[in-house]
Amino acid sequence: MEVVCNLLRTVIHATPDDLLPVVYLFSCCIAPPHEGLEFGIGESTVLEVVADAYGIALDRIKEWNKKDLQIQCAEQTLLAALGQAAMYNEEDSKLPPEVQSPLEEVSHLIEISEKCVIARISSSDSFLQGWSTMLAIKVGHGEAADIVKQAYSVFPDFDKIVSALLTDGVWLLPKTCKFTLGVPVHPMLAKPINCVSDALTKFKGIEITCEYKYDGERAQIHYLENGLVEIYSRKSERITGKFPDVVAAVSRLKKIIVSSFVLDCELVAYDRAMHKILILQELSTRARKDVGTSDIEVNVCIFAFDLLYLNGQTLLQENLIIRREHLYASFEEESEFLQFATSITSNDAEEIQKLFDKAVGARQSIDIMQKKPNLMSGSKTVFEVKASDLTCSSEYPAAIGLVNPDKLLTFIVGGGDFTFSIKGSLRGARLVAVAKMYKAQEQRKESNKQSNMTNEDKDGDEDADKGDHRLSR
DNA sequence: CGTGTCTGCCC
DNA sequence: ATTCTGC
DNA sequence: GCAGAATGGGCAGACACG
Repeated sequence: MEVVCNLLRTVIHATPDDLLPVVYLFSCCIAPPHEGLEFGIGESTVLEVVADAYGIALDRIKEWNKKDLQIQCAEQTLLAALGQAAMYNEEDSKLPPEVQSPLEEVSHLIEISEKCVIARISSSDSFLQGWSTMLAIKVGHGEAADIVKQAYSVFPDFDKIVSALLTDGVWLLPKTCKFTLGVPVHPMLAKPINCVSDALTKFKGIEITCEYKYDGERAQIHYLENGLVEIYSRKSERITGKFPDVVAAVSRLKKIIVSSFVLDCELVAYDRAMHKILILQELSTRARKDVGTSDIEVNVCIFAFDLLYLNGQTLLQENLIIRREHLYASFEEESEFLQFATSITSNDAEEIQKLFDKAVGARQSIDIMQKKPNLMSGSKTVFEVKASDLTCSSEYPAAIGLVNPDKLLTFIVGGGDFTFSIKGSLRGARLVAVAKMYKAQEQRKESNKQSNMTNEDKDGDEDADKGDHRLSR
């Protein structure tokens, strides 16, 4: 942290023009996520560089890496960077005169090196920590760090943030970098929790709201005043080109009074002939670039669950219940094209249980997908809980107002489909939470059964034992 | 022009 | 996406 | 409790190679 702060200070002081690139490098990216620019440097390249720098055959490195001498990401990049630095010092200690700054020096290094590597020193979050802490130190105020983080979560664009910080300072950041239609905000993510009763305990006495968590692709749809539509993924990638049908659907199904919006939803593969939801696998086979409406083979249904912006006004400061009301008022539902996520708001355990059971029951209408062992590996995660109180720190920051004064919470019950093959092994896992819930119940039943008949079952049916406890195998 | 490799992103 | 670990 | 790092399956797209 200190090192990062010092580095940033030094850069600001010595070579301010390098600040933006440095910021991007520290964030493991080279542009805002929605602009779709990538490094294109992965493990294989890094290993090549390591092999090159240390004079070891690439095959051997790869062999080692597969077996006992696993070099992890951080070590790989470090090794590569050190190796390159060593080579650089030996062979090219002199810099051409036109090199003015450390960043240019790095560029030069990359140019003279056959393979280049960008050491991933830290993740974007760490960077934000360092950057905001540095600011906090600079202005002698802890609030500064949070301001920067908040700004980034609603406006993830370092170009603007860095220049705004340099020109107008941190205190004006909420004004200079605020939510903008067309720029994706950081999505609200679900958090796992152990079981229904845990959730009820946690939110004791508080009215909670529960909804299905559909298994598809998260999408944040921006509809601009001029009718332009942009769709962003969970990681804020621009995926508009993959879903021309979704663009058409939201344009058609928004109500006439709606001139702009940001819709948070799950895009789920849907078979309109069979009237059923398809597994995620189907969705992922869709082409991703420049898809034409006539090219589409896998249709999708939009399951809408939140509205973040409406008719020129942000709704980020409203609580979820209000946002939902706006959502319901702003779109026409059309079965198999755009539906609102099934939800209830209640503090009654039985009612919640009912919704949960319904979600479990929904598996009947859903297709089978291929085994996903990792989903069944014995975790006790049952529900996904998404609560503004719990999650404001990692989702929408508290400061932009998602902590609800009236304590209304989003409580996402995992719902949806998984299914059993005829033989009885778990074949699909559409909604992880439900599958796991079911699994946990099975296990509980099984262990009860076993403890009840420990004595008779002396010869130990090992197959049944393993099969029942680890559906993944 | 197919095939295999690599990368990044979806979950 | 899940899981583990260290703070 | 939270953040970070490591982990898995599967896919399209970009690219190099023969």
